[in-house]
Amino acid sequence: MKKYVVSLNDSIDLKKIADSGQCFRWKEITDGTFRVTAFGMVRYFTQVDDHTITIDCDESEYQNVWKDYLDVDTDYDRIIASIDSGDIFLTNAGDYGRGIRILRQDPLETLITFIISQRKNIPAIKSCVEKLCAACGTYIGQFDGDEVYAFPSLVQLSGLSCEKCGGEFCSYKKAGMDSCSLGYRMPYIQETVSRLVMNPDLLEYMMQLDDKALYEELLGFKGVGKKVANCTALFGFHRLDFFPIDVWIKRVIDDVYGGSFDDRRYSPYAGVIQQYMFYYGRSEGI
DNA sequence: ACCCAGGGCCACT
DNA sequence: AGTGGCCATGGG
Repeated sequence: MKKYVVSLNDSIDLKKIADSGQCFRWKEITDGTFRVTAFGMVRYFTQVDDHTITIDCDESEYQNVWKDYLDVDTDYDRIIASIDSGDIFLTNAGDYGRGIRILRQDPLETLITFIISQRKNIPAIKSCVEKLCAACGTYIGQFDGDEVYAFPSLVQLSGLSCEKCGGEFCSYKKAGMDSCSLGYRMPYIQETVSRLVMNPDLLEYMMQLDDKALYEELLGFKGVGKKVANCTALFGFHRLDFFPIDVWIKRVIDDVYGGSFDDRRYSPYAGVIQQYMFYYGRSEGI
């Protein structure tokens, strides 16, 4: 099996990224090796040391796909170094989360999965997304005993080629399964998909909007409120200045910062700081 | 059985 | 503009 060695100047920690709540299709196979499903592919990322991983792909695929995915050109250690040294909590959070990077994930996948994410914990999100992929995504192959499917395309999501659903959007009931755990989010997904199908260039158009305009556009989707819009902008459009506030971040702000935290202090990297806060706060059960 | 989860919508003020 | 009830599901 070919392996491409990725050597960074700053830190990368696959386990922390996998557990950081930004991606839901990473699976740890053996200690330090993660099966990553993205862009219709399945690859194995392996931790070598604090700055080095390997990917089972050739150099051209790395240059074309995974280099951007891992955002190797942003210096995350430098962002951690910019943390106010008088802020004990954030200093600890940066240290604790060192190695987390903000992946450049597919906008559609990010939008849909974060609509799904509302009022679910991370294991439930993962399980729900896998069901959706199995419902109408393209079968990639068997890996580690799992049948792995790509995240569905827009057309597949709209039910046009959803074989298991008999053409009806994700209607798992027809397949004898009890929906795909989307629950009340089902119409949100349907309306969002419908809007995108009717505006095929919308996501591409959104990529060139400035942060504020992108945010307003995201809020126009059914089932997308402040939090999901922030997560989608941060993780799906790689806008590192968005600062999503979920129950964990709210808990940190209330318990550690007395109810208010000025995220603008860390502009234009507020979102990166947010990730360290989230990961530390959630892991340490603040 | 219970509580909660990377919330948002809608109907009220 | 701000608040509260409600929403469907599964993990711990």
